[in-house]
Amino acid sequence: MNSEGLLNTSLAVGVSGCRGAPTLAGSCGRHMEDGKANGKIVATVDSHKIHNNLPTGRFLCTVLLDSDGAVRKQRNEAIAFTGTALLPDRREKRLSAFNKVQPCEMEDRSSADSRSTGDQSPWDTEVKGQLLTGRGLHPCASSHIPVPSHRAAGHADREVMAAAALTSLSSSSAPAFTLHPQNTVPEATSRGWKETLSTSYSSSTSGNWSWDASDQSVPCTPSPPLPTNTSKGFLLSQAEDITEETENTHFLFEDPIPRKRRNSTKVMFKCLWKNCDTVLSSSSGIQRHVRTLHLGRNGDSDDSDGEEDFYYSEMEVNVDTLSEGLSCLSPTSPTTPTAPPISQTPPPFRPALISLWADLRCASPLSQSAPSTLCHIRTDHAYQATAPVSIRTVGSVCRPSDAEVSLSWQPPPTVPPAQIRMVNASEKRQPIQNSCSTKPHPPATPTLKPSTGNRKPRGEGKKCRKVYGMEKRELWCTACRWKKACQRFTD
DNA sequence: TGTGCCGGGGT
DNA sequence: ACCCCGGCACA
Repeated sequence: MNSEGLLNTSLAVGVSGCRGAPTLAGSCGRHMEDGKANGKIVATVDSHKIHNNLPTGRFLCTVLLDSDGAVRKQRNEAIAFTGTALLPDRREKRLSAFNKVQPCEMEDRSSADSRSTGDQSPWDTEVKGQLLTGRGLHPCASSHIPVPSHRAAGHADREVMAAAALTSLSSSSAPAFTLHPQNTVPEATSRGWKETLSTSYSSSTSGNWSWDASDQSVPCTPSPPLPTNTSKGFLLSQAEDITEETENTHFLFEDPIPRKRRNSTKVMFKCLWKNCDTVLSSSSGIQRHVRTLHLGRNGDSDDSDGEEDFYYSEMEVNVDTLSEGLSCLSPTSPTTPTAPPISQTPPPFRPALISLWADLRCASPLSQSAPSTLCHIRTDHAYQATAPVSIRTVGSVCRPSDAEVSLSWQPPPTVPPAQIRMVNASEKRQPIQNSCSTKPHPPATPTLKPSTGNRKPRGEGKKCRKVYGMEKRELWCTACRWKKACQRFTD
């Protein structure tokens, strides 16, 4: 089944809407018809309820088809909120066409308007004729939607996302997309969104794509959940992609905390070809890279059909943020109990292309587990009772509050568990002292006073002597009887 | 001052 | 290794 057929037969498309708005399902047909009238088909896909009615994050995707039904291979980012933006050409044309979007012909216009209470409906105001980028801009978040110029050219990822959603819909009963409030992005939303995306994409085995679907290098980049504040965090979210990719972190974009916006950003282009991490600073360079190295074409040929656009991703690198993130990953960081700020403050939304890409390749089971768990490890050997060690397991979701609260001490990743068991008394106390994140100094040095400097603080809990008393000394633990550190009532 | 426990010695 | 204790630090 080709793409057009896919669209015609199974697509249920809605437009991401606002709070309380009724479903816009079924508008796809209108879009498609309208699109066909213009020689193209536009399908706006709302991820919501693609699978299992999960309260997934919201993203908008567009699938642009030529009049002959072929999926356009140019990157596409902008979609008209009204569903009539047909901008199949490259950036300049699309940008110029942004202002030419026709007013909405949404059949649900009236119902969308009716859900507006008090506030002026974005449908009535600027949304009409306004474009939303697939990045996830939402009419509820702001009626004024800035379209970053460098992103206006967009990516193939949204097309792929839309296609993935369409494929998913083709193989399952397409649910009616309903509109949900999106002023907040709950944790479950993002996780569900991620899972939905992973599922929808991985489940697509029909190979309906105009490109080689068997190639895993096909980028699949849904837009992450829609943030409340889209202007904030946009740059950071992209800048953090690199860092997060470096440390192989998982999806971390459900934090709706507004981020401070920085200006020192640089647009980079990352090759998405499998096992290729090439990052270049120019789009032409990355296109040439993809053409020559991965597509086996002449790098200088001008007759490119734009296929290489599928294989690289544009990312905005914030130099400051990146340097901060890398500093947290420096070799000296293992003694720092707090997780790197990159992990603690997941971006409100992010391109997700790289993360999803990594997720598809790795399919980490942890990504499907609970947000985070703690393992309290206690040493069980006599005399060597230590403070419990909290080890955070890396989950798919990491909220900053979790890291700050629960992470008392995290051993360096290179330290095997056996080494966690301290050998002698003086050493076993050091982790406790170093557990304070405010102590940046290196590990204990020989300059400590030999007798008193490293003495373990007295435990607060009851010991065998207090519990059983001197008269029941036989009930004491061996260590207490020997006047050693109590091993029964450790602190 | 009582308690926890380190360091050391004895067996 | 097991047992014991002097002595120090801490509450």
